[in-house]
Amino acid sequence: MLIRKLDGIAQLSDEERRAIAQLPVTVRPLGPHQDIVREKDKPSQCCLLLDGWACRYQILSEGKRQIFSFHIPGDIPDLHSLHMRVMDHGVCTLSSAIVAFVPHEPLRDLTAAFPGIAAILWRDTLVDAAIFRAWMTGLGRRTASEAVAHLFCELYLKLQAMGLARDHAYRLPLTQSEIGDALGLSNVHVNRTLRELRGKDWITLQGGRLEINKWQELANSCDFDPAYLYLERRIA
Amino acid sequence: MLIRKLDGIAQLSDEERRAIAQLPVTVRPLGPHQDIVREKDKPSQCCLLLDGWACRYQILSEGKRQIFSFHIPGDIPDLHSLHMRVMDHGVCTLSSAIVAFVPHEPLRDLTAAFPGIAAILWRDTLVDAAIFRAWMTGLGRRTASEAVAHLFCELYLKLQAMGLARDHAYRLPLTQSEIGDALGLSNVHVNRTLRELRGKDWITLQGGRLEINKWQELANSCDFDPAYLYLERRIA
DNA sequence: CGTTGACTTGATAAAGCTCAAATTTGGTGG
DNA sequence: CCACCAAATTTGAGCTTTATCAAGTCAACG
Repeated sequence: MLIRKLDGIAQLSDEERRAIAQLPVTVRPLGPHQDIVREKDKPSQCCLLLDGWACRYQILSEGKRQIFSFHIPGDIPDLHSLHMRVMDHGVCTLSSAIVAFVPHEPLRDLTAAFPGIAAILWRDTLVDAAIFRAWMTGLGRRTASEAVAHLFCELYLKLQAMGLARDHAYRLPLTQSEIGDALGLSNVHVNRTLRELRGKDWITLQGGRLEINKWQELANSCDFDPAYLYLERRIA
Repeated sequence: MLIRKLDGIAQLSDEERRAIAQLPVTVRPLGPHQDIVREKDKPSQCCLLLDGWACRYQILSEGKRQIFSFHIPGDIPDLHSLHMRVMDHGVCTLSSAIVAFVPHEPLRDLTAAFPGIAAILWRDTLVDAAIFRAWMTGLGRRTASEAVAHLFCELYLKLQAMGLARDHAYRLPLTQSEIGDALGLSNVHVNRTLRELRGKDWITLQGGRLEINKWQELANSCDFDPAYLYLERRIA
């Protein structure tokens, strides 16, 4: 299956490739804003995003929401559930999406049989954690416009690495409220921040399509350093 | 060595125990506020904290600092370096500390030979990521006093699980600036927040010792739900 | 063509920052 | 034991950033 798409990260032996291809998967199309896993669930499978966007989030009292990450095709947003029984957060689609479910059992067997595959998947969850850290500094130490700029840069590189974006432009199926919930801002303030970035002509954003007109300026303004995405291998 | 301390998380076979005990380690005492690994380093070893506190952090332009996590004895703050070549952040001591260094090579061999050990270590990095997520909601969606309360509750449970705290009290070798850098607050505002918590007599904090007088009130005020620490196994 | 959800704008308030100046504390050398 | 120093804590005042509340616009869609 398309799972090998993700495993272009490192070199796989033929045997490993074969073992992965034999994993039982269930492919399912989903509508937008549909839950894939909910907080407190005890899932028995992981999901590989084949198409569309998803996010991980948590709802707090008073209806506040924190979004932890955005996910694009090739990601396995709940890979961690392989070793953690209960979800501390939910996963839901943002756009309509196509998802492949892989049961935990065979996946665990696979990692036990092939330490190389285990290392790749482990590494994937570590990159995840590195992105969390980058978001933490955004939430804690960056101004609103720096945080938005940083997010846009990050998403571009992730999409580009998967061959889903080029020329500094991409489809961005996020509402301003969703951006706010990710960056710890109100939807109103996100709106003003976007206006500011548009005003400087650094970006063009309309109809769910983002174009970064001044990559250098945008990246410099927020000290964007792509090292934390650990994309080196994918480029190769 | 004391590495098995950490591996009380799950049941180990004798063989696994033996293999762990044979890992080559170098134990070293360190003074307070000393770097263990720096951002952009390419370490060839991991460090296990045997005694004292450490933290992971990143410095941004203009001297701002974001602290990502606090670490206590039993933690391996840079375990992720096993699968990521270059550090995207630094690790330093907070108090004076004792650290055991374990080279990557034999550790990698160990995980390849014992998938069970690999799973435990992997899981450890996943709990780490879960704590990052909890901090993200603190940074993004909680008020200053909620965030401080949440941090104090988290640290108590982590310390208690390692047998380093009881009766809702513990040594807290952090300055107010360090707390601020962790929670995205200025040192001044941390100070006022602490005053507020002291005023309600929820906590007593002096001379580096924290006592939580009203656990229920403190935990409720910040919606503290310890599930994300995944401590179940350790209790057993 | 009316409804809905997203976006936009304005006005006001709150949370938290910065700067600056005490005050306290913990150590250190005499 | 005391004087002294540096670091940490505490307090005050004014200022920014961002939140909140309230309208109003716009576009998509049945």
